Amino acid sequence: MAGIIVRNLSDQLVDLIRERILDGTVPPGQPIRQDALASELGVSKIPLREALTRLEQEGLVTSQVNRGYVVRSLRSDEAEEVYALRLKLEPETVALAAIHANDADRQQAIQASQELDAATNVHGAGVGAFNRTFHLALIRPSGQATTTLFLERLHILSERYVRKHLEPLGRDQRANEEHGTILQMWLDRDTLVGKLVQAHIRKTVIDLRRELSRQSEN
Amino acid sequence: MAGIIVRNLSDQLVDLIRERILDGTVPPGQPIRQDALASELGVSKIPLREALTRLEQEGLVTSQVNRGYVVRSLRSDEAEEVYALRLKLEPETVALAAIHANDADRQQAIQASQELDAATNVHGAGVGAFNRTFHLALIRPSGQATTTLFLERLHILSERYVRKHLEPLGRDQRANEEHGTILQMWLDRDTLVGKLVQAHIRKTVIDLRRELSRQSEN
DNA sequence: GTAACCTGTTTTGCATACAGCCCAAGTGCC
DNA sequence: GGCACTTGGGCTGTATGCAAAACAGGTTAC
Repeated sequence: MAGIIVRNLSDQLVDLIRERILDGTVPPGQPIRQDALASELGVSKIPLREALTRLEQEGLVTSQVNRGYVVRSLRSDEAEEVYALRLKLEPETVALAAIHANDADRQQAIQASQELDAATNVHGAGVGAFNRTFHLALIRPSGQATTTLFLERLHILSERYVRKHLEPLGRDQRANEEHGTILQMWLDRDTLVGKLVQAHIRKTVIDLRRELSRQSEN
Repeated sequence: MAGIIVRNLSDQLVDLIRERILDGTVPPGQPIRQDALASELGVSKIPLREALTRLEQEGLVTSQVNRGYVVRSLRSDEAEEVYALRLKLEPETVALAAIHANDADRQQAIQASQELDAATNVHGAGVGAFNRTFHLALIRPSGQATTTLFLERLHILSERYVRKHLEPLGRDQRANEEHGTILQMWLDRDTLVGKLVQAHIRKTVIDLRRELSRQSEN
């Protein structure tokens, strides 16, 4: 009963294209040519379009009738809103999850943390994905499915801002140190972990705000 | 510059099927046969599947690989979570929207309210859709796109519970009286409207909780 | 010079067609 | 009789092909 996950093409394409958008391979504002991308990936348009439909729901692309899909641009007001929402939802949910987590959940969180560490040290691509996996491992055991879904969306949305503005500064290194203490408190089922998460998010948003305003000066 | 809205088939199908699910035409637990439904609606599977993909994101259907889509069942814990989320997000957002609303927004809110009244009196189908439109008209001018999107999802999710458990009791009649005072305060840009919205949601969740527990006694 | 219009090309959106999976009823084997 | 196995029909998921919309470029009218 290990996770033998059967997924259809659309599912896989969602992850693939999402990563391309988040890591900047497909830059904001760029139209997505369906036939071209489909043949590049060796699939047809049908599953590709289903994947794009989902990415549109996630807020990474927009579509206009008969004009197709375009990678959404970054907007500082969106970043502000996303972080405001995370502040409203995430601390409480992480605390709840800490209480509810069973052994398997806890094991997953530990593993996600280790993988994130490893990825950060190598500093190859995909740190963001590991970061998301880690955070969600702290959230999902809350048992609040809808909240978890929303938070997953918010993490996806915030990732482009972090990658663009904070990763280049090596800020994620510091963030990872915080992750360690958060995980520890979470494993201790200490509900004060919520405060820590709150502080973690607040720091990020402050750093981000500084970078965004710095940039808009230009 | 009137809203000449061009929509593709998938878009229209989303609304159509959503209504069918919300009004119970397609009951929870029922599998959705793609070929059958497509030919019934006079379209092919392609746009239908894209519509179902979106409805899955909305939480109205689930899919399993090679086993297709099934209308999601109602769960009282989902209802609790959805209303908890609405309480966290909606009052504040409505108050913000009251401040930010321009004349067009205000006109839309008034119109949505009138249409809701009319629909309630006739008490034909689709009261729920008008109810949703009204509430969203009070939310959207907040300028918080992501929050608005989340709240729209939450309204869609909560609708089935309201329709199943509260509408039969004529409870929506009372709710509509509250809508009038909410709209008035909103138009007055009185941020205390948030408190009213909060009370409105709380009442609903209390009524709903009573009905749900009453039913689980059986 | 500019604006409206035409025309070929690109691209989307959808219908049709088909391969493969799932499930249930039947079949053989013990 | 009960259990593994097979086989057929139904359904999903994907590829291919086509109609129609959008775009770009040049051309004409003013």
